[in-house]
Amino acid sequence: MLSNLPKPTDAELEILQVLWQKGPSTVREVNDIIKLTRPEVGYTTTLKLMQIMTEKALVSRDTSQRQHIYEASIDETMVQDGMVRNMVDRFFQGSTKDLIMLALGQENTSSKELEEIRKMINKIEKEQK
Amino acid sequence: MLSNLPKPTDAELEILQVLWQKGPSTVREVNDIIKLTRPEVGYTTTLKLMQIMTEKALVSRDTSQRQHIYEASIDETMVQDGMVRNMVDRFFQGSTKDLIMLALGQENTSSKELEEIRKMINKIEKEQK
DNA sequence: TTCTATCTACGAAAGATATCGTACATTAAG
DNA sequence: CTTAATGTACGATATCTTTCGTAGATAGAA
Repeated sequence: MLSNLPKPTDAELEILQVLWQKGPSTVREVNDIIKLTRPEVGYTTTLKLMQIMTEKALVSRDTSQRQHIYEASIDETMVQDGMVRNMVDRFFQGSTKDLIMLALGQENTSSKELEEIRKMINKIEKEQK
Repeated sequence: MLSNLPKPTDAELEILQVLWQKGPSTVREVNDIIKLTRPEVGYTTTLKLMQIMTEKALVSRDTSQRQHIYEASIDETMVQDGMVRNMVDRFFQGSTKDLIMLALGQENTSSKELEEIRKMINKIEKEQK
Protein backbone atom coordinates (compact mmCIF):
# COMPACT_ATOMS: atom_id res chain seq x y z
CA MET A 1 0.00 0.00 0.00
CA LEU A 2 1.34 3.38 -0.91
CA SER A 3 -1.70 5.25 0.31
CA ASN A 4 -0.65 5.46 3.94
CA LEU A 5 2.37 7.60 3.24
CA PRO A 6 2.71 10.29 5.87
CA LYS A 7 1.64 13.66 4.56
CA PRO A 8 3.17 16.31 6.82
CA THR A 9 1.69 19.79 6.73
CA ASP A 10 3.73 22.85 5.81
CA ALA A 11 4.71 23.72 9.35
CA GLU A 12 5.46 20.12 10.16
CA LEU A 13 7.67 19.83 7.14
CA GLU A 14 9.64 22.87 8.19
CA ILE A 15 10.37 21.18 11.49
CA LEU A 16 11.23 17.88 9.87
CA GLN A 17 13.72 19.64 7.61
CA VAL A 18 15.54 20.93 10.66
CA LEU A 19 15.56 17.51 12.31
CA TRP A 20 16.78 15.86 9.14
CA GLN A 21 19.61 18.34 8.80
CA LYS A 22 20.70 18.71 12.39
CA GLY A 23 19.69 15.35 13.77
CA PRO A 24 18.04 14.96 17.19
CA SER A 25 17.31 18.38 18.65
CA THR A 26 15.47 20.22 21.36
CA VAL A 27 12.48 22.44 20.72
CA ARG A 28 14.65 25.45 21.44
CA GLU A 29 17.17 24.46 18.80
CA VAL A 30 14.51 23.84 16.21
CA ASN A 31 12.76 27.09 16.99
CA ASP A 32 16.03 29.02 16.75
CA ILE A 33 16.64 27.69 13.27
CA ILE A 34 13.12 28.43 12.13
CA LYS A 35 13.44 31.95 13.46
CA LEU A 36 16.33 32.56 11.10
CA THR A 37 13.86 32.69 8.25
CA ARG A 38 10.67 33.45 10.19
CA PRO A 39 11.64 35.50 13.25
CA GLU A 40 8.05 35.98 14.33
CA VAL A 41 7.37 32.35 15.19
CA GLY A 42 6.90 31.92 18.95
CA TYR A 43 8.57 29.22 20.97
CA THR A 44 5.33 27.66 22.14
CA THR A 45 4.11 27.43 18.58
CA THR A 46 7.00 25.21 17.66
CA LEU A 47 6.61 23.29 20.90
CA LYS A 48 2.94 22.61 20.30
CA LEU A 49 3.56 21.50 16.75
CA MET A 50 6.24 19.10 17.85
CA GLN A 51 3.92 17.69 20.49
CA ILE A 52 1.28 17.12 17.85
CA MET A 53 3.85 15.53 15.60
CA THR A 54 4.71 13.16 18.42
CA GLU A 55 1.09 12.03 18.55
CA LYS A 56 1.07 11.56 14.81
CA ALA A 57 4.32 9.60 15.10
CA LEU A 58 6.13 11.89 12.72
CA VAL A 59 8.77 12.35 15.40
CA SER A 60 9.75 10.52 18.55
CA ARG A 61 11.20 12.03 21.67
CA ASP A 62 13.42 11.25 24.58
CA THR A 63 11.83 12.68 27.71
CA SER A 64 14.43 11.47 30.17
CA GLN A 65 15.85 14.97 30.50
CA ARG A 66 13.97 18.14 31.18
CA GLN A 67 14.66 19.33 27.70
CA HIS A 68 13.05 16.70 25.55
CA ILE A 69 15.04 15.59 22.57
CA TYR A 70 13.14 15.11 19.35
CA GLU A 71 14.08 12.99 16.41
CA ALA A 72 12.41 12.55 13.03
CA SER A 73 10.83 9.14 12.85
CA ILE A 74 10.14 9.19 9.15
CA ASP A 75 12.78 9.12 6.52
CA GLU A 76 13.53 12.14 4.38
CA THR A 77 13.78 10.12 1.18
CA MET A 78 10.49 8.44 1.91
CA VAL A 79 8.74 11.79 2.07
CA GLN A 80 10.55 13.09 -0.99
CA ASP A 81 9.67 9.97 -2.89
CA GLY A 82 6.02 10.24 -1.96
CA MET A 83 5.87 13.86 -3.00
CA VAL A 84 7.50 13.24 -6.35
CA ARG A 85 5.13 10.38 -7.10
CA ASN A 86 2.19 12.47 -6.07
CA MET A 87 3.34 15.33 -8.24
CA VAL A 88 4.01 13.18 -11.29
CA ASP A 89 0.56 11.65 -10.97
CA ARG A 90 -1.34 14.84 -10.40
CA PHE A 91 0.51 17.34 -12.57
CA PHE A 92 2.20 15.34 -15.26
CA GLN A 93 -0.30 12.58 -15.96
CA GLY A 94 2.17 10.00 -14.75
CA SER A 95 5.01 11.07 -17.01
CA THR A 96 8.19 11.30 -14.98
CA LYS A 97 9.94 12.46 -18.09
CA ASP A 98 7.76 15.55 -18.37
CA LEU A 99 8.59 16.51 -14.81
CA ILE A 100 12.30 16.09 -15.44
CA MET A 101 12.19 18.08 -18.66
CA LEU A 102 10.44 20.94 -16.94
CA ALA A 103 12.79 20.86 -13.98
CA LEU A 104 15.80 20.84 -16.27
CA GLY A 105 14.48 23.78 -18.21
CA GLN A 106 13.71 25.98 -15.32
CA GLU A 107 16.93 26.24 -13.37
CA ASN A 108 20.53 26.80 -14.11
CA THR A 109 21.98 23.49 -13.15
CA SER A 110 25.76 23.46 -13.15
CA SER A 111 27.73 21.50 -15.74
CA LYS A 112 28.99 19.28 -12.99
CA GLU A 113 25.48 18.43 -11.94
CA LEU A 114 24.39 17.88 -15.52
CA GLU A 115 27.26 15.45 -15.80
CA GLU A 116 26.02 13.52 -12.80
CA ILE A 117 22.58 13.29 -14.28
CA ARG A 118 24.03 12.09 -17.55
CA LYS A 119 25.94 9.38 -15.74
CA MET A 120 22.79 8.26 -14.02
CA ILE A 121 20.99 8.02 -17.34
CA ASN A 122 23.80 5.90 -18.72
CA LYS A 123 23.60 3.62 -15.76
CA ILE A 124 19.86 3.17 -16.10
CA GLU A 125 20.14 2.42 -19.79
CA LYS A 126 22.77 -0.19 -19.14
CA GLU A 127 20.55 -1.85 -16.60
CA GLN A 128 17.59 -1.85 -18.92
CA LYS A 129 19.33 -4.03 -21.49
CA MET B 1 8.53 38.84 -9.03
CA LEU B 2 7.96 35.17 -8.78
CA SER B 3 6.15 35.36 -5.48
CA ASN B 4 2.72 36.05 -6.89
CA LEU B 5 2.40 32.69 -8.53
CA PRO B 6 -1.10 31.36 -8.07
CA LYS B 7 -1.17 28.62 -5.45
CA PRO B 8 -4.42 26.70 -5.91
CA THR B 9 -5.57 24.49 -3.06
CA ASP B 10 -6.06 20.76 -3.49
CA ALA B 11 -9.74 21.00 -4.33
CA GLU B 12 -9.12 23.89 -6.68
CA LEU B 13 -6.42 21.96 -8.41
CA GLU B 14 -8.74 19.04 -8.96
CA ILE B 15 -11.13 21.36 -10.73
CA LEU B 16 -8.41 23.01 -12.78
CA GLN B 17 -7.23 19.60 -13.96
CA VAL B 18 -10.68 18.93 -15.36
CA LEU B 19 -10.84 22.31 -17.08
CA TRP B 20 -7.38 21.87 -18.56
CA GLN B 21 -8.27 18.48 -19.94
CA LYS B 22 -11.81 19.10 -21.13
CA GLY B 23 -11.65 22.78 -21.87
CA PRO B 24 -14.48 25.16 -20.94
CA SER B 25 -17.12 23.30 -18.95
CA THR B 26 -20.18 23.71 -16.79
CA VAL B 27 -20.24 23.01 -13.08
CA ARG B 28 -22.27 19.90 -13.75
CA GLU B 29 -19.68 18.53 -16.15
CA VAL B 30 -16.84 19.20 -13.77
CA ASN B 31 -18.71 17.67 -10.88
CA ASP B 32 -19.52 14.57 -12.90
CA ILE B 33 -15.86 14.01 -13.64
CA ILE B 34 -14.82 14.54 -10.06
CA LYS B 35 -17.47 12.09 -8.96
CA LEU B 36 -15.78 9.39 -10.99
CA THR B 37 -13.02 9.29 -8.42
CA ARG B 38 -14.83 10.83 -5.45
CA PRO B 39 -18.53 9.96 -5.75
CA GLU B 40 -19.41 11.59 -2.45
CA VAL B 41 -18.72 15.16 -3.54
CA GLY B 42 -21.93 17.16 -3.73
CA TYR B 43 -22.85 19.39 -6.63
CA THR B 44 -23.04 22.55 -4.56
CA THR B 45 -19.59 21.89 -3.17
CA THR B 46 -18.11 22.03 -6.62
CA LEU B 47 -20.28 25.01 -7.48
CA LYS B 48 -19.16 26.95 -4.45
CA LEU B 49 -15.52 26.19 -5.10
CA MET B 50 -15.80 27.36 -8.67
CA GLN B 51 -17.46 30.56 -7.51
CA ILE B 52 -14.58 31.17 -5.12
CA MET B 53 -12.12 30.42 -7.89
CA THR B 54 -13.84 33.03 -9.99
CA GLU B 55 -13.24 35.63 -7.29
CA LYS B 56 -9.62 34.57 -7.09
CA ALA B 57 -9.38 34.81 -10.86
CA LEU B 58 -8.25 31.22 -11.18
CA VAL B 59 -11.10 30.71 -13.63
CA SER B 60 -13.31 32.96 -15.67
CA ARG B 61 -16.89 32.31 -16.63
CA ASP B 62 -19.41 33.08 -19.27
CA THR B 63 -22.72 33.85 -17.58
CA SER B 64 -24.69 34.62 -20.70
CA GLN B 65 -26.48 31.30 -20.46
CA ARG B 66 -28.22 29.86 -17.44
CA GLN B 67 -25.56 27.22 -17.17
CA HIS B 68 -22.43 29.24 -16.65
CA ILE B 69 -19.43 28.08 -18.58
CA TYR B 70 -16.14 28.05 -16.75
CA GLU B 71 -12.67 28.21 -18.20
CA ALA B 72 -9.27 27.99 -16.53
CA SER B 73 -7.65 31.38 -16.59
CA ILE B 74 -4.23 30.24 -15.50
CA ASP B 75 -1.96 28.15 -17.57
CA GLU B 76 -1.23 24.54 -16.73
CA THR B 77 2.50 24.94 -17.29
CA MET B 78 2.58 27.97 -15.06
CA VAL B 79 1.14 25.97 -12.20
CA GLN B 80 3.39 23.01 -12.91
CA ASP B 81 6.35 25.33 -12.88
CA GLY B 82 5.32 26.85 -9.58
CA MET B 83 4.80 23.46 -8.01
CA VAL B 84 8.18 22.17 -9.11
CA ARG B 85 9.90 25.25 -7.75
CA ASN B 86 8.04 24.91 -4.52
CA MET B 87 8.97 21.28 -4.26
CA VAL B 88 12.63 21.85 -5.00
CA ASP B 89 12.76 24.53 -2.36
CA ARG B 90 10.92 22.69 0.32
CA PHE B 91 12.00 19.11 -0.18
CA PHE B 92 15.35 19.32 -1.87
CA GLN B 93 16.94 22.38 -0.29
CA GLY B 94 16.89 24.13 -3.61
CA SER B 95 18.75 21.43 -5.50
CA THR B 96 16.97 20.75 -8.77
CA LYS B 97 19.53 18.08 -9.45
CA ASP B 98 18.51 16.10 -6.38
CA LEU B 99 14.90 16.11 -7.51
CA ILE B 100 15.87 14.92 -10.97
CA MET B 101 18.11 12.18 -9.64
CA LEU B 102 15.36 10.90 -7.40
CA ALA B 103 12.78 11.05 -10.16
CA LEU B 104 15.08 9.22 -12.53
CA GLY B 105 15.71 6.50 -10.00
CA GLN B 106 12.17 5.83 -9.08
CA GLU B 107 10.41 5.10 -12.32
CA ASN B 108 11.03 3.07 -15.37
CA THR B 109 11.55 5.72 -17.97
CA SER B 110 11.82 4.35 -21.48
CA SER B 111 15.06 4.52 -23.45
CA LYS B 112 13.40 6.85 -25.86
CA GLU B 113 12.53 9.22 -23.06
CA LEU B 114 15.98 8.95 -21.55
CA GLU B 115 17.30 9.94 -24.94
CA GLU B 116 15.15 13.03 -24.97
CA ILE B 117 16.40 14.01 -21.57
CA ARG B 118 19.98 13.50 -22.69
CA LYS B 119 19.40 15.75 -25.68
CA MET B 120 18.01 18.42 -23.44
CA ILE B 121 21.08 18.22 -21.23
CA ASN B 122 23.32 18.61 -24.26
CA LYS B 123 21.39 21.63 -25.34
CA ILE B 124 21.64 23.27 -21.96
CA GLU B 125 25.37 22.62 -21.76
CA LYS B 126 25.88 24.18 -25.14
CA GLU B 127 23.97 27.26 -24.08
CA GLN B 128 25.95 27.59 -20.91
CA LYS B 129 29.22 28.08 -22.77
C1' DT C 1 16.54 30.49 50.00
C1' DT C 2 14.51 33.47 46.68
C1' DC C 3 14.22 35.21 42.10
C1' DT C 4 14.57 34.67 37.25
C1' DA C 5 14.93 32.06 33.18
C1' DT C 6 13.48 28.10 30.85
C1' DC C 7 10.96 24.10 30.29
C1' DT C 8 6.40 21.26 29.25
C1' DA C 9 1.37 20.90 28.93
C1' DC C 10 -2.65 22.30 27.10
C1' DG C 11 -6.82 25.01 26.12
C1' DA C 12 -8.36 28.41 23.09
C1' DA C 13 -8.59 31.27 19.25
C1' DA C 14 -7.49 32.58 14.54
C1' DG C 15 -7.23 31.25 9.65
C1' DA C 16 -7.81 28.61 5.81
C1' DT C 17 -10.23 25.06 3.33
C1' DA C 18 -13.98 22.16 2.13
C1' DT C 19 -18.62 20.76 2.62
C1' DC C 20 -23.41 21.24 2.39
C1' DG C 21 -28.33 23.02 3.23
C1' DT C 22 -31.56 26.11 1.83
C1' DA C 23 -33.62 29.78 -0.80
C1' DC C 24 -34.96 31.25 -4.97
C1' DA C 25 -35.03 31.47 -10.23
C1' DT C 26 -35.68 29.21 -14.58
C1' DT C 27 -36.45 25.64 -17.77
C1' DA C 28 -38.77 21.49 -19.50
C1' DA C 29 -42.24 17.94 -19.15
C1' DG C 30 -46.75 16.50 -18.30
C1' DC D 1 -50.64 25.84 -15.78
C1' DT D 2 -48.44 22.98 -12.49
C1' DT D 3 -44.79 20.17 -11.23
C1' DA D 4 -40.25 18.31 -11.26
C1' DA D 5 -35.63 18.93 -12.48
C1' DT D 6 -31.82 21.80 -12.66
C1' DG D 7 -29.46 26.04 -12.18
C1' DT D 8 -27.07 29.95 -9.14
C1' DA D 9 -26.21 32.38 -4.73
C1' DC D 10 -24.66 32.31 -0.33
C1' DG D 11 -24.62 31.66 4.65
C1' DA D 12 -23.47 28.23 8.04
C1' DT D 13 -20.82 24.55 9.55
C1' DA D 14 -17.12 21.21 9.95
C1' DT D 15 -12.48 20.31 9.91
C1' DC D 16 -7.67 21.01 9.76
C1' DT D 17 -3.73 23.88 10.61
C1' DT D 18 -1.26 27.29 12.92
C1' DT D 19 -0.69 30.41 16.52
C1' DC D 20 -0.26 31.89 21.15
C1' DG D 21 -1.37 32.76 26.20
C1' DT D 22 -1.21 30.99 30.59
C1' DA D 23 -0.29 27.75 34.24
C1' DG D 24 2.75 25.11 36.74
C1' DA D 25 7.34 22.61 37.30
C1' DT D 26 12.30 22.87 37.64
C1' DA D 27 17.00 24.47 37.33
C1' DG D 28 20.51 27.85 38.16
C1' DA D 29 22.16 32.33 39.85
C1' DA D 30 22.37 35.74 43.35
